[in-house]
Amino acid sequence: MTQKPATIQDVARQAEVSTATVSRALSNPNLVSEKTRELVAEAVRITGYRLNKAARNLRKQQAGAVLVLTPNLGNPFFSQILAGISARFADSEFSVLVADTSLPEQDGRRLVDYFLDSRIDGMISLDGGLSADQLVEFEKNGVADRIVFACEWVQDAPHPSVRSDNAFGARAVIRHLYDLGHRKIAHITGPKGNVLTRIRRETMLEERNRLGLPTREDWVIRGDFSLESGHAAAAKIAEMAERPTAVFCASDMVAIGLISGLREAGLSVPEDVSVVGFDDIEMAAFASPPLTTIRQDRRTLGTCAADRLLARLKGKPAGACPQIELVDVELIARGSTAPPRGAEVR
Amino acid sequence: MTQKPATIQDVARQAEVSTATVSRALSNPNLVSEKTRELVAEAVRITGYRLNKAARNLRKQQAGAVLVLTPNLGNPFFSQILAGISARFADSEFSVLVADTSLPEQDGRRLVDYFLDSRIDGMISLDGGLSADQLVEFEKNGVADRIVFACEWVQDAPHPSVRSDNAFGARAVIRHLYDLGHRKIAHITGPKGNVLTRIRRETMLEERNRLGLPTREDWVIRGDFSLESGHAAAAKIAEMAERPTAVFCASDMVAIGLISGLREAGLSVPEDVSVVGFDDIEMAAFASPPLTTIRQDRRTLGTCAADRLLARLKGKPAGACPQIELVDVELIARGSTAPPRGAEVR
DNA sequence: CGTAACGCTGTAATCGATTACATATCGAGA
DNA sequence: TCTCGATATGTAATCGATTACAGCGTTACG
Repeated sequence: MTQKPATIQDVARQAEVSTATVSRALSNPNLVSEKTRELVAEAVRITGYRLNKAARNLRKQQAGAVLVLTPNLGNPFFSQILAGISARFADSEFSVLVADTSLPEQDGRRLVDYFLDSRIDGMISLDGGLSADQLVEFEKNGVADRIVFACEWVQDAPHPSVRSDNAFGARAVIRHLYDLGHRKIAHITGPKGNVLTRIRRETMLEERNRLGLPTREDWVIRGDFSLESGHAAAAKIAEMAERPTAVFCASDMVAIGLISGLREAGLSVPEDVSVVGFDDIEMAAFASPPLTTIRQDRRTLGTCAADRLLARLKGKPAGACPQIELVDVELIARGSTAPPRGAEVR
Repeated sequence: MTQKPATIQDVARQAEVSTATVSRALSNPNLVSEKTRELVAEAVRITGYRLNKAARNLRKQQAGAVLVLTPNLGNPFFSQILAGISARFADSEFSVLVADTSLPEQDGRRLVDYFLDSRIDGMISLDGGLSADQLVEFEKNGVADRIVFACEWVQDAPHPSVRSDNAFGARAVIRHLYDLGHRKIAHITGPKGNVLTRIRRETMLEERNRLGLPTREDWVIRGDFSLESGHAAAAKIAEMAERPTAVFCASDMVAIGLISGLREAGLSVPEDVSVVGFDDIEMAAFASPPLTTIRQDRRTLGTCAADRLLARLKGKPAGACPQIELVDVELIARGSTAPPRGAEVR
């Protein structure tokens, strides 16, 4: 039953031509005559031949695979970007390989080894927290131009990146709350050092200033995108002397955690506090109350990044596309925001 | 800067030994003398040599990779199993490749081609819905014994599988509700044809009968594990003449969707209706109200399946392990369940 | 008619590792 | 001293594809 798989030699023998001709017939059909092409096709059918990718890759000096690097595979946010990437590569010649930077095993390993081992031809990183060492290694080994960032990115790095329009989103949130009549707006940030944390917080502060809103140090609370951090922040907010009337959370997870915590503290959303998230994860629409948030198109983030990388791998010059590609975001107003108590919509 | 990478030839030249010796020194150190080993190690350091996996794979007739097949990469449930799998393979010689069965591009392709192209050595499927055709192809090509199922599985297929103790979970839910005093218990199922749908529903029916609880056809509502399906079911339940006092949902997503829908219909949880989920996704603890559910250890599901596959690939005979490995589940009682109105805990 | 160009095909080198087999050296035991 | 075995190393075949180069037949054109 289980025969040894047929090789190109077997096909050549069957078709009574040389292996070179078989190879050409399969990968460069216009180089061989109509008749031979059919002969070879028939031989392939008879033998059940399948090309051995390992052999081809060795000869062509490529790997036939790309790596998707995620900070945390278990996080649905990243996995949806991954889904987009995977979709784009599904009908390409590249396999999609995954690795998780949160794994301790990875620490000792240099990422560049994936390239040097000829296991991958390119990489999409969803992790903006790559160390400078890693980046230097990429540069030194000449693989830097086969790396694309998606969603997150590394400040001042030369790699192209596809990202959501975070600044637009953060501004839209503040405007939305302002328009509802909120003046006292708090923010729960993402994790320290994260580039998304930075841009969302800074844009929020800018916009708050621009609108002349009051600023208090303790209205910016450190979080880390997680449910727990939102939950923890609720306690702090509940016991504030001067409590904000609205909270802009750096992610939907934070917002949902926050709402859960606020409820435990006896505060209701949106009556006592309005809450806005970021991401529009699937759950957002089904939270109680449904969450006002910024919709990020995760799948598009993935497919765009994949397109970028594909273009590079197909030999497009590095400068052919703009270095930064912004994907539009959109404010989705739902039930978790309302005018503050005692205020009319202006 | 970007040199051609060093090959084993370069190392041999540098160390003034043959390539055979270098190869042995690296992959079978006890075959060479202490002195040569050091010589080679030094030469490797000087040349910056890295083994070319494509070449090794070709020679050793293996692929150095495994495929994880998921029904939907974007689904956090699957991505966490993937995270477990990835963790286990991180320090192995195998790369982890992913593919999504929901992609239309996959339809035309035979999965077995991944094996025949020598792109993978083994596969973990999270999808219990593989077609009989696919399975026959695996069998025909002698790769059937390098496939492991995780979470879902195919009925009557010979492949080992790692799964949660779904029956225990379903029974625990019914008991929990029964103990609280519920007698009228509804169920929202998973998608048609899914093996998890079947086992959870059937066990629930069995247990309901065993306890002598009333059964009504319309208390079993078709769902599909999604938020939307839970939300849609809420409307049906709200308008039932004889309304159940508790609902067992086939997944947490369904439960959260249901709660959101019930609230819109003016019913509150758990006062009017108790709701139980299945999975214990992260969000469950932060839902409003916090969700009573069955905790499935997704990461363990992944790591166990990975261990299984690794054992196979390392040459362990197929019969060495039990064919089905059950992972324990646990009922987590939270705020979404309570005694029905007007009842005391018995 | 000569020759250049073109189309098609085959021969053999090549990618970079592993490993079967051969060989050399050394020590132990008869 | 001779032989046998163990240990260490080298030579060269091998994995299965791609492709540079050469060869051959046919056509076109001056």
